[in-house]
Amino acid sequence: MPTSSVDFERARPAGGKRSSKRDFIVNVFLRQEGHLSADDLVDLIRKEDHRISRATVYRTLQWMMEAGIARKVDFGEGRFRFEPAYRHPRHFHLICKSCNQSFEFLSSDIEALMEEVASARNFDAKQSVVQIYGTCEDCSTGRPVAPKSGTTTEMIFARDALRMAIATERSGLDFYTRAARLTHDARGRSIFQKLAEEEKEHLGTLEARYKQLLSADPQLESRPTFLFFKGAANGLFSQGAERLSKGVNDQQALMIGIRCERGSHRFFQKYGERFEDSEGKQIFMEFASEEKQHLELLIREYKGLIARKGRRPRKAARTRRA
Amino acid sequence: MPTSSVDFERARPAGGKRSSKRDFIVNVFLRQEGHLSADDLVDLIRKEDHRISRATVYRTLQWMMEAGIARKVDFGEGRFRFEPAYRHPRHFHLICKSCNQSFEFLSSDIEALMEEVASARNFDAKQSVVQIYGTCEDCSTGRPVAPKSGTTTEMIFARDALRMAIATERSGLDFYTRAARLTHDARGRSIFQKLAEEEKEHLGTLEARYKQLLSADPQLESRPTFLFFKGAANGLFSQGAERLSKGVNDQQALMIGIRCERGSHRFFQKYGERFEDSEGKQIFMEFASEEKQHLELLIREYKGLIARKGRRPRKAARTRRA
DNA sequence: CTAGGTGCAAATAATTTGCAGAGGC
DNA sequence: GCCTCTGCAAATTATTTGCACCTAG
Repeated sequence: MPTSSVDFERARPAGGKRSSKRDFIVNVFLRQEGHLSADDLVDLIRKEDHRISRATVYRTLQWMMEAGIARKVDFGEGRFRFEPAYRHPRHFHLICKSCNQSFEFLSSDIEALMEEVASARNFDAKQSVVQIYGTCEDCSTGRPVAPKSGTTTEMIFARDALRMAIATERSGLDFYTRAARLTHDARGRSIFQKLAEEEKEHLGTLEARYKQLLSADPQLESRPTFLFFKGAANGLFSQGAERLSKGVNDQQALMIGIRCERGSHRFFQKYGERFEDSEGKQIFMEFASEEKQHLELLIREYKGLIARKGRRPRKAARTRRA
Repeated sequence: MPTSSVDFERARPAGGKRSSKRDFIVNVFLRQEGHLSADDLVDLIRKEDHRISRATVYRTLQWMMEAGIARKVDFGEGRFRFEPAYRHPRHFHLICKSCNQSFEFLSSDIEALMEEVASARNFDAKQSVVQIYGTCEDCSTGRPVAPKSGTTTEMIFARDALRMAIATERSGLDFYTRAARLTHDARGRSIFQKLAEEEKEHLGTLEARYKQLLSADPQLESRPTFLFFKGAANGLFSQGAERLSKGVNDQQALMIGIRCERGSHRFFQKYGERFEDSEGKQIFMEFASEEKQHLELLIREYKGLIARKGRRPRKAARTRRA
């Protein structure tokens, strides 16, 4: 399941340069799964054609990086390794010091915390590295080097995007259901009911899609998690939910909803962008746009509410700070 | 404020090898603040004594690592840098690509999440690297290379240990106060009251200590945060607090308290160990032992409760919910 | 024909090592 | 005097470059 060369040819990013044995090197590189060092790649290539010089391989790796096909990674070995970058979002690594395999993962929560740290120092973060060194399961349970797939495929991105979307959707559904129950204003309540209805519907769609994905590859579910999230699903709505349960008026509820939808939209937008044009991106973006619609609905309703309740000097105004 | 050579002489870790100009190199290294490359160190040393060869510097760095004085760090520049390790816990880095300065931080939350990821993959994590690359405040606001201290001193460790301890103490105080209010059983309630009392007292001690620390160096408070925490302070008690507010009986309350104290104790124990023999360690360890006492108190009380209520098939416990 | 692409060998760069001499205990 | 430390120069490793040649458009 590595990205096939055909796949790649079609979508070749890269600037307008020639092709020749560069193509060959690129193909060998993409056929592989792990994180190759330049030397590993030279060896692989020499197996099939020993007329290719080390310099060309280095130059081609350079070119692949510019073209967005490869990405340099540094596992502290004193030399660099390269991983496929095409349709592969930046991610973090677990690195086994015993068998030298590495495993990829992403955690939206870790990323969020890193952003907080950077902003606490007014540091403009461009990119980040998270590496966990240790011993992998296979190595610690005895068995030496198992030839498992270390590469995360698109199927897994899609699976994890769906999982995250589903969890968030559930949490949103919960939220709106509770909001509807707790909102006294009829109009406000009906908005929440409508939103809950839509969340439920979308949730159904997502779950169907998840099942469909699994049916395409029954082993998919048991493959290790790539994208970890906690705050994503829970955090977005949880502050809102907490305040709701203390009882709020319709205006406050709408405001809370707006905040949640906006957060959710931004969140999925951001992850969608990260996943380039893989199927994972589709899911994130679709989700983001759904959230955006909700957001707009809420904003419209909020404006309506303000207009109706107008500039009457009612005390509720002070709730504006919520 | 760098660890002085005297300081270091006294506590010299290192195995029983000779000293000579090695001492000189070590001293020059420890005098510096930032993260030096081998070459930086050679340059610095040659300023004072140009009879020292590059090889010796490399060999001495090697020795310093074995002795626990230095630690190798890799900022992806194609060469290594070295940072002081003596009384310096492992930490994470913000790395400015523009001025090459680096800033240290630690985040208990990020660490906790990394542990979760590792354990989800049955990966035995030994150590981890977190690096945030970007542009530092000074560089993005125009002014070029400011010669600020990149090194985190013991004062800051102590400050942050205290901050974390205080936050946790507050959260514990809250928790026990609420627990006392919600516990119907007189004995259980008095336990919680006692614990709350102790938390309050210890909180006072900690706050006094914090003030004292600040008075020793008024600028200390404004220096950037080294140790970030959120879950540490809130998380430990929050699940407990949530359950409490739904109403619990004395036994359940005790159980929750036990869980919280145990978590808290382990947490501070762990961070204490990380901070070697700096003042930060003292604070963490002291805190850990306070928590341990509470824990033991709770366990004793729990056992007493069980013994008293014994094997009566009491239903009363359940009906207690408010 | 011409801009790149390619091979080979030499150049860099960071770090390590062999070996003979120096120094501490 | 033994064992380790040092200096120096040569070796090693990963990566880059100069230069002449080759190849596709």
